[in-house]
Formats: sequence, structure tokens, C-alpha cells
Amino acid sequence: MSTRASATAPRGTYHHGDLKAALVAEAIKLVRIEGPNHLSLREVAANCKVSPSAAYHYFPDKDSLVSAIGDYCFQELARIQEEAISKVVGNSAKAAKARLRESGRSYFQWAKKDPNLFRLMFGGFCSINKTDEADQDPAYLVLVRVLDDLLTHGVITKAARQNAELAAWPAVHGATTLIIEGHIPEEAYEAVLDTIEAALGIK
Amino acid sequence: MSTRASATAPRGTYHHGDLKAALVAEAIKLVRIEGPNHLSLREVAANCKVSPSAAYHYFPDKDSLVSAIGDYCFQELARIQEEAISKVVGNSAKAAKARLRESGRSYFQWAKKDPNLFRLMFGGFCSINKTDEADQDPAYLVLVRVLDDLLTHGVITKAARQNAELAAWPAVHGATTLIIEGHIPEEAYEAVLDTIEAALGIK
DNA sequence: CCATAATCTGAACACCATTCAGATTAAAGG
DNA sequence: CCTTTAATCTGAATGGTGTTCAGATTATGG
Repeated sequence: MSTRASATAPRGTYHHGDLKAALVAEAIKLVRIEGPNHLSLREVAANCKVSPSAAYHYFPDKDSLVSAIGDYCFQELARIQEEAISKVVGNSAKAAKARLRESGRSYFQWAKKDPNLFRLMFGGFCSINKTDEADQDPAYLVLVRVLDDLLTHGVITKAARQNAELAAWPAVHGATTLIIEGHIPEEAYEAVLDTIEAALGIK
Repeated sequence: MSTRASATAPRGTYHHGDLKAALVAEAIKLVRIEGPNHLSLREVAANCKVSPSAAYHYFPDKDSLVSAIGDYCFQELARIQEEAISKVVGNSAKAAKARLRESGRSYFQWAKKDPNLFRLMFGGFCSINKTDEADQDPAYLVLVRVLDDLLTHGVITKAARQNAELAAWPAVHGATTLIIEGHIPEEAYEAVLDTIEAALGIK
């Protein structure tokens, strides 16, 4: 999106340099602390040393800025997951199984680290573009790859591969949410991962 | 909490009658439409034909009113589930299995009917009182009963009964959220229920 | 019937999103 | 280099928000 200068550069000139990126970065910082509902566009602008109206040159309204945060977060979550599963090297069935577990763990760890960003992503704040099939949730594509890998290594059957995404993602996402919101204890998470493996017929 | 007159009674006298209940009822109505983040305390008060400051006699702040909505919703969800499983009569293994599925379906149907109330419940808006063990989420207790019933009828093993809640609730909750927010299609829900049965070793 | 406590109002303060006319500056063309 | 043009940001204004508090109104108990 933004190409020019540093997003956190101090304001010397009248023109900012890369205000759009700076606004998003500052908004993320604030949502992290105050939560998605208490985000103030004026505060974002002030912290960027810019008048409130300047933001409207890049975002038609506040919701649009929030959606930009959401877009960033979905990419970031996918990146984190990619990083986590790439740490489990090996072409074995055991490694493939470990990657499934790590993809689940990294999903939860991301949410635990920044609950407010997680709430923004899945709390109805940002409107995901579900129009196009191509620009699908990148984190979902990571999961697909992990599950394909399980089939390749014979860890799961072809029958289990059908709807395997539906055995993994809802459970992982639900457990994450319920822990974040204090409905089940964090210690329960590994047990949830066990139930996913059971649903897939692993072991 | 409130004991007196109808919550929706028109305003004839200076005193309202049961303002607290009226405020909660009106707030629910507005959250249903506008979503939890766009709730306005002033609008709630105005619709109750009362000055904004009147609300502060019953709620210390807006968040407290939102929490009251959450409390109501958790009770209501439990009631809906209770109603759903009570419709499946019979003391058989088949009936017990059907009740598990219906408890999952009713959870989703509740959320689908009022997504904004569901978002309020699990979006970090209301602070659940996790201090006491006694006043636990009533919907959770419904689930416990359904799972106990499965064990009694030999549908699941004693081993599967361990952590059975963790096989069911996260998957149901996660699937519900992901469908509501448009990440997976509604048609996938029954397949998710299948994976729960698989995780529990049913069939 | 009166005193007291409960309940609600009105006005105020500080903050918010959003709009728009106009000031400032960078970029492009001669 | 200088001027035109387009991009960018400001300042002020509008109408809405949560919250507080002194005071007006009404119900209740003695």
C-alpha cells in the first residue's frame, strides 16, 4: 500500500510523507491497548501530529480505517503461522502431525498476545471481502497445506481429509475465543488439539 | 432485579416504574439492530422517554449496561438450548445422540438470529463474573447434562467423556462465529457437528 | 400531613466523527 | 527557473456522545 518514508518518521514538513501507513500503524497500537470499540480517530491523528480531517483523505470513514487494521492482522496471523510450522522441519508423518499442532498453537498464541486485535478481526468490526475467491484468508491456505501434508504422509485417510478444515479451524478458533474471553481455562487448549486429532482419526 | 411494572409501559408519571428493566430491554433492541459498538446510552434513554442522566441511577456507566445485556443473553441462550433438547424426547441412545446435535444446532440458530447479541456476548464487551464457580454459564451446564446422558446410554465411552466438553463447545462456538462473520458457509455447520461426533468416537 | 428518601431533570464539560472552504506544499510543464 | 496544477493538510463548525452534579419532582413511611 504505502511505499515512501518511514511510518513513524517525525513531522518536519507540512506534508507527512506516508500518512496512510502511519495512521494504520498508530491505530493498531491504540487498538492493542484500548480495544477495537474505544478507538478514536482523533487520537490516532493527534499521535501522528496531524489534524483529524487529514485522515479523511485516505479513509472515507473510521470503519474503513478499522478494516485496514483487519486486513493487516489477517496477513500477520498467516505470517506467524507460516513461521511456526516452518520451524518443524522434516518430511515424516511425525513432522506433519507436529505441524498441525503448531499451526493450532500459533493461532492461539497470536490471539493471546493481542486479544484486542483478535477481537477486531472476528468481532464484526471489519468487513472481509468475501466477493473474490482468490484473495481468501491466507491463514486458511496455510491450514489447507498442513492438512494436505497429513494425507500425503498417510497420517489421515482420504475420507478424513474431506472436511478436515471443518474439524480443525472451528475448534481452534472456538477454543481460542473461549479462552481469551475467560470461559474456559488456558490449560484446556492442548486437550482441544487432542480432540481435533481424534476427529481426524489420528493415532 | 426489577419487580414492578411492565418494562415497556408508557411514561405518564414523573417516576417511571421500572426504569432499569426498560433500559435493558431498549438497549437490547438497539444492539440487535446497530451492533454492540454503536450502542448509544443517550438513545436508549431517549427511547425510554427519560433524560440521559436517569440511567446513571441504575448503572454506574455504559459498560455496566452492556454487561447487563450480556447477562440476559447468556440466560436466554441457555433457555433456548434447554427448550431445543427438551423437544427430543426418549430415553434411548438415539435420542441422547439427537439431543447433542440439537444443542449444537440451537446454539448456532441463536447466534444466527441475533448476530449482534452474539457478538456482544463473546466480543469482549461484557465482563463475565468468573469469580464464583456457582453462577457458571448456564448454557455450559446444559451441555454437561447432554454429555452425561451420552455416557449413561453408552453412546460414548468413559474415556471419551473426559474432556467431552472441550470436544463440543469450542467446535460449536468456533463454527458459529466463523459462519456469522462470513469465513465459512452456513452449509458447513452440519459437517462440523459430524466432526464433534467423530472426536467423541460416536458411530 | 409532613419529613425523608428515592427518582428524574437540565445544564454543563470534554470528547467524538464528519464535512468543507481554504491554506500550504510538492510535482509537472514551459 | 518560474509558474501552473494537483495533492495534501489545516481550522473551524456541526451535531452527537459519555459522564457529572446541583436541584427539582414525586413516592413512601412515620
